[in-house]
Amino acid sequence: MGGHALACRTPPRAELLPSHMERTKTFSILDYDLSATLSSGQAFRWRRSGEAWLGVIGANWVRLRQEGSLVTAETANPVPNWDWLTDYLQAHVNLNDVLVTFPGDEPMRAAVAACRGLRLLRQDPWECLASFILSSTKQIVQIQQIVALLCERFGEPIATPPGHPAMFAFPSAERLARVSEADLRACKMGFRAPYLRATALAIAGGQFDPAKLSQLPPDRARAELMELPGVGPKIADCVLLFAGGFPSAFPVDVWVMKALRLLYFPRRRVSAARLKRFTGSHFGPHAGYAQQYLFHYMRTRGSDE
DNA sequence: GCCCAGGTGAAGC
DNA sequence: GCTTCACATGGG
Repeated sequence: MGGHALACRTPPRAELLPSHMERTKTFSILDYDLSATLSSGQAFRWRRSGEAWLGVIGANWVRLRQEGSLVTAETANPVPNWDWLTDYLQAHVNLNDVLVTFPGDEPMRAAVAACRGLRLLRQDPWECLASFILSSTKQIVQIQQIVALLCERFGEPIATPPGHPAMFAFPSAERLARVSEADLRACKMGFRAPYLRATALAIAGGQFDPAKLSQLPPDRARAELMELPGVGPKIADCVLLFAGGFPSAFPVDVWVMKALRLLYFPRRRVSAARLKRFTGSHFGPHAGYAQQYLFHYMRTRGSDE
């Protein structure tokens, strides 16, 4: 499926644009469950809209739709190059190459059988870090609500297609560094407000650069993240995995802890420290991917989604 | 009312 | 090193 059938969607001034500038693009990706991926608590700016998903990547309004192995993207403005999107979706990853590295135990088999097609995204490090600072002891729907308020109040407005409501980019660290703690608290983030503000100040002041995270050795990257206020081992691992490109990072939250106890150590008292050691050795080179399968499997067991 | 949510930091042992 | 507790806020 190429661009020909989509030419009618080009805006009126298309004749002034290079022919490769399109508002829509269709990608063929095997083994990709878009809904599971966008709703699995990695990223917090996606909303279901009918059959599609609406979200923001960087300064781009994006609508994504999946039909079988075809994922179609629509943006507000014509796009010369879609690399930012395929990188975000990690469309080049062959899922089978990842799944074959998982341990062949019963819990992993069940998790993969239940949500095959679940993927890891590659997110912006600052947005990911800030979002997860806001995530502690919050349900995913509430994190989405806080992030939405933060973007509406402090993010730059971005282009939307005609008839669509205003949308905003995720606010920069420099912008949030200038927001008072009270105004942050007004976004319903509670005790997390001083953490977010202090981390934004550290980044704006040059003490930490999220963009350079992926260039550091894993241990160093994790240590630097944990220097930031409000960032402990779990949130550091989320940023390493979802934004830093560190595939062995293994965030352990209450759901993953439940999965480990229930599926791997039933009827045994195992300390949290021992479970952490288990996660570091048992799940292989793509441990973080395995973690996401366990997380999503636990969260969706018993429901249709 | 109660318990829980993609935790962290500080204080206590 | 470990465990316990406070921290805001909203959903079930």
